[in-house]
Amino acid sequence: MRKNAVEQLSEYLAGQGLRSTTQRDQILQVFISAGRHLSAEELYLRVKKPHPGIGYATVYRTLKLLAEAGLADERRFEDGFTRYEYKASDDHHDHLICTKCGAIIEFENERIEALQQDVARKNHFLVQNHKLELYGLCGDCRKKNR
Amino acid sequence: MRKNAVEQLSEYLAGQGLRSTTQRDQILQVFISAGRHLSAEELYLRVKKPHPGIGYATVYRTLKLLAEAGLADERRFEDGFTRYEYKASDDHHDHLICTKCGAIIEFENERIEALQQDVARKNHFLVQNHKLELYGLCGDCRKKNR
DNA sequence: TTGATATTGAAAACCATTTTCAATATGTAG
DNA sequence: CTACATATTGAAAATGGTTTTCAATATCAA
Ligand SMILES: [Mn+2]
Ligand SMILES: [Mn+2]
Ligand SMILES: [Zn+2]
Ligand SMILES: [Zn+2]
Repeated sequence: MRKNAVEQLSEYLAGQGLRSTTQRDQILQVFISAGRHLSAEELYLRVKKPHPGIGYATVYRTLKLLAEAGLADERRFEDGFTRYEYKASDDHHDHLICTKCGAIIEFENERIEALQQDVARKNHFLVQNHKLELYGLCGDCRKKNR
Repeated sequence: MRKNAVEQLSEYLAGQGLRSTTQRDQILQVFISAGRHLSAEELYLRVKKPHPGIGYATVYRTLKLLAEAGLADERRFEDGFTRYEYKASDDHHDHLICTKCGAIIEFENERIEALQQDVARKNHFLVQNHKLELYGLCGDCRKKNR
């Protein structure tokens, strides 16, 4: 948990006429120190331990808030859960997702990104965001499957 | 509606020990003659007109069946509905999706596809399928927005 | 300190999709 | 052709992740 993130949230809240609360700070801290690509329920369970009073709805609400504030990225993979990951910078990345064990590998490929822009340009399209997900078997699961 | 599609479905059903029904044939025919990227409800409404007796659940079930039979592709864009499109061949394509008007533009880009394989290889990953969606403004909506 | 109002937790509601169930249709064996 | 085992159907209820409601509580500017 960078002290910076809590400050960043406070600034966003103040700027929007919203209020800083202990729950929001607590959830943010657990969120940052927990693993990546967490679902609301996974985060809720993690938050519950140190802060038993926190409600389910508040975790959902805070996660959406963090996304609006630019502190989290919202991801919808094919497992039916919305997942969130802490976003420290403006860097972008895409994902490889193992259909066997659920492992998620992140990657960046500037050539693919550039070609996406080519496709968009050819179609008079202005890209706001995109989603690239490769589903299949990770290295471990390929070995085990033999 | 190619006569072929109905036959293809019959063959799949027979091979699986399933039964051909008038509902399945009717839904398939409307599905093929309707536009692309239809949701279950959209298809249900279209099927209802010529075949008022057909139930909601049957449309859902048949759409999943068509996907299993290889006659339809299932797509989950970011609007909360599962959409289906008739699949005549094994060709693959990806999508540009307008966040303003909902327009969906299809594209193929073999260079991007190849680069995806490169990424996978570098990560010891075996790709089974992938999803590439570019969200933004289509040409029309860009003009109107000015 | 006060007061307007944003936020919270618990429970209910939402909503696309799936499942249940009794009635009906299909296909095969005889 | 008939009978029968069972796959399928339509309607309604259930499911499950997420959102909303609401009364109680917390925040913060005045
Ligand atoms: Mn990620
Ligand atoms: Mn398509
Ligand atoms: Zn794996
Ligand atoms: Zn548009």
